[in-house]
Amino acid sequence: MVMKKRLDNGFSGFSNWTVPRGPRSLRKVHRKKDFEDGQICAIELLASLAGKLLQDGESTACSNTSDGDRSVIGTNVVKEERSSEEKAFKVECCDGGSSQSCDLDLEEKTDQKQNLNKLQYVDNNTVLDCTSVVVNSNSSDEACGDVKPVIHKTEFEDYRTKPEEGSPDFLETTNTGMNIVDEEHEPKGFGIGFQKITHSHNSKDLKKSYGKLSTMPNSSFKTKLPLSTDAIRSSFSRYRNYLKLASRDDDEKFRSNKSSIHSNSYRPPSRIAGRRIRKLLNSKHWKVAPKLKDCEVARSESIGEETRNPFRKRKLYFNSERYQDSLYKRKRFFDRSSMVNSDGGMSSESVTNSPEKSVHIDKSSLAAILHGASVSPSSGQQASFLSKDAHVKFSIRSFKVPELFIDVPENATVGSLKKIVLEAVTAILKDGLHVGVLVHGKKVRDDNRTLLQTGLTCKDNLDTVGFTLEPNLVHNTTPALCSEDPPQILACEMTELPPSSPVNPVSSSVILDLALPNHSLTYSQNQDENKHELVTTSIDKLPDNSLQDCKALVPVPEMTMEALAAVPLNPKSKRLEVVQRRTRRPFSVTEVEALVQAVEELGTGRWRDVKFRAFENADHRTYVDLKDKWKTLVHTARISPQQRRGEPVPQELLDRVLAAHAYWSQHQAKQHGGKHLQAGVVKAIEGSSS
DNA sequence: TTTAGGG
DNA sequence: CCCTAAA
Repeated sequence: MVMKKRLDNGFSGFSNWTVPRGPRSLRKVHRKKDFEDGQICAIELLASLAGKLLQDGESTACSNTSDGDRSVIGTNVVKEERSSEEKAFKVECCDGGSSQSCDLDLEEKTDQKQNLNKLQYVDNNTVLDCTSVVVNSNSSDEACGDVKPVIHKTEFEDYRTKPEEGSPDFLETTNTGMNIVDEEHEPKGFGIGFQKITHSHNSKDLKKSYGKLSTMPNSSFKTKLPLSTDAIRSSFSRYRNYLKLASRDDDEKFRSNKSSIHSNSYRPPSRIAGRRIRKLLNSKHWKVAPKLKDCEVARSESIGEETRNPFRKRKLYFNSERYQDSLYKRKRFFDRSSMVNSDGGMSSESVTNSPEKSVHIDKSSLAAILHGASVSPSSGQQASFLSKDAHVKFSIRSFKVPELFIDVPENATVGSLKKIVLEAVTAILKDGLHVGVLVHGKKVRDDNRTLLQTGLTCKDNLDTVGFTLEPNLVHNTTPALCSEDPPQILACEMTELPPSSPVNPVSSSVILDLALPNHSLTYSQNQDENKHELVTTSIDKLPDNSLQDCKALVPVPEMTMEALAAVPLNPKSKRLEVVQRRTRRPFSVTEVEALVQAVEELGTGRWRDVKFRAFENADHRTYVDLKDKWKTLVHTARISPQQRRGEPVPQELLDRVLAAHAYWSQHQAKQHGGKHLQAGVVKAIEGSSS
């Protein structure tokens, strides 16, 4: 259904990828290699220490409430298993390096968490109350979730952040985080792009920052702009882009910039590792897995008629592999959904652009809605380089609670269902939440990066910012999922109980989506915001529409599932990383021109050569990208100008595209001399245009 | 790794 | 832009 709609738009599904989808690439994952074992251990230790502290601190409150209930539902055996599982998981997680922030966050939040927990336990009459309370306080802890937290934008001169004076929380938490980071990571040093943000006036740090800063952009500049030297002059924003890009991909890009070796070297070797993991991720069984509608099935059944086929769902969600399957599918499903949304009237590029992982951020599942983003009037983007008091204001409308999986017996009462849901929610919250930051749907993991570096300085960019709430992974987890099944059953389920098994045949899974009440919504004056708003509300207010409902489900990272699942999953699956899609970088006209030029000369079958000829220093353009771009160019050239989207490509270029494409289709890439052929192409062009 | 093509 | 089969 969803797909159909897209296919109807006249593009034969061709440019679908333009719309962001689920995160699938592991390209960035290799960054974790940067961490030495020693450091990892240190972090790990810290994390577990903090975890332990927290645990101890909570033990009273926890045992009062949860434990009591737990005994009814689960068993100690299960608990044990889970927690050990959890530990194992944590290790891997830390090992990942990319999840540093999780662990750090854990620390810095310990105190607040405890308070929050108390809060919860004092007043957990209703899920929503409980939730909203926690979310609010939590987000203010993070200095970005308050109604109008103001963060001083970083200053270009010294690259440090000045926290708003009025927000001690921010200062405090950040400080903690930073200290940890410094202790653990500074000695080794991060690569380029990890400028320190320190509140303590540590001259060492500053010097380092200066050094990195001054070398980084410059060196990358020279090499990064092969096509258009005037690009540097042309606009500050472009400068900023490059700055951003250079720092975004950290050492990877930088490294490749520096190397002048062509073949094979521009792609970091670690991609191989990523590839392997990716293969794991996308291995065949996804494809034979249940169809998308499982989502709907599960939902509809769970909401209204959980009586129907309990086993099916059971199978779906409690077999680790299948479980992942459906998760994956669901993710994709959501992605599609959001596309429909964009098709259905959202024109803003930034909106369409905010995607996937960001499925969280964007309309469908949306973790957070931003509004009122603004920059101080006097300083435009350019000025922000010089101005000392450029601010970036974030304001978050609401957070949505991450997806919950709940397993209840069919004969459970509504009351008990409520209770269970409450417990599940409480469990998540108790474990602590993180706030994730997404830019263009890409998760920004480097907590040390400044807003400036991240590109969050002007309003346009702010449109693409999102925040997510993510359950904390590192904790000793709770019986998040309170199953009232007897323990043996859980055990059975783990071992792939056949559907016909007599054991407790009435248990079924319920997937619930909890939307926070939008009580605190303020009025938005900004149009873009209104768009966001529209979407959310429409989703929130149409809970009965199954499609909408599905969209409202918030796909959560695999790890979350681990935390929430009542059943230990396959250890292998713990390795699953939160994959991120590359950020979309539309080709500029300049780039298109270079591409056309190169293809005219080299033909359409030599993308690697094209890459080196025209995009050698644009490391974010792979030959596959170029090939794809050519594909779309040809397509674009063939459709009517009205149907074209994005930055308009000059007709002249499109003509050249068609001509070259025609030429090279005929002369099936007989590689003679480039020059010669180019002449041929040019001739052909002239012929066609006259 | 690169190419080619589907999604 | 992602993924993959083939080359």
